[in-house]
Amino acid sequence: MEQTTSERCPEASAPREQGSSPVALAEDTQEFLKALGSPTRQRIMMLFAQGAELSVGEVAERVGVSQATASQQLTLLRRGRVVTSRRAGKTVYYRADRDGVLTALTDLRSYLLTCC
Amino acid sequence: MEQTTSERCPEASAPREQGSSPVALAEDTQEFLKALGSPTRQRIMMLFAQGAELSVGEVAERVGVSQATASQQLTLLRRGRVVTSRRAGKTVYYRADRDGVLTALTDLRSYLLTCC
DNA sequence: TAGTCATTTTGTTGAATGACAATATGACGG
DNA sequence: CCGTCATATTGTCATTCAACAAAATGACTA
Repeated sequence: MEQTTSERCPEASAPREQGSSPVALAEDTQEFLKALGSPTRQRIMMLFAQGAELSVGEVAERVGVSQATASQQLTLLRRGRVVTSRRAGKTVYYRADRDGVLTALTDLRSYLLTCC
Repeated sequence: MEQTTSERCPEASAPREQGSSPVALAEDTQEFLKALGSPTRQRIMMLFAQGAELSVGEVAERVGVSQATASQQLTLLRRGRVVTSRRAGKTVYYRADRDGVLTALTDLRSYLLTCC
């Protein structure tokens, strides 16, 4: 005897077909999610609201971490295409990466919508 | 002398104003990002494409982890409102959480768009 | 009630991460 | 060149995380 009490959904037992809908998130999008998955990096991102542009030192000071830590976390955010950097003399300015974020959001959205 | 070679953006030196635009992500959205920030959990989410509904054991088998691990990771995904669970007899079925995901996406989007 | 099945919880271990201090790199000004 | 300033890199330590096996919970059946 099998499955007497519980009914499964029609589509239940898995997606065998995997040609049309996204079977995986883009590599970049995975990095994007990892980048934003950390509380500290989320806090850093808050600083970049409204297009603000900040140096590494400013980020370190406002978030309350060492300069080295800020530099590292900003590198991770840049790897996830959440921020971009620009060098001006000795200092490096970071800001939100409009294109990277939009691309990731679009990919994420298109994937998640096929789930639901 | 100060800042001879490098020009800052007008909005640069920080967002002093913080009344209108989101100054932080919703708690739930932070959990959402953390939930999707792990490669293993991303792989798990792939299983739920097209509204598929899977038991813990099935997830464990398909992703190739122990049943206990699957249960734990699914708990984290549920905490991030990425999936919901439903009990049917002894087995627990998981599926993508349409509302949770849409809510998180909307919040994330609205925040990120004020950045850029 | 006893037994079984699926899931959850609990310890435990190795790997990854986050933070710091210290050092190295790179870009200016003298 | 040499010193200085801002950032990046390296090494180290504490914490967190992912994964497993084993034990506990909960639900159904005989």
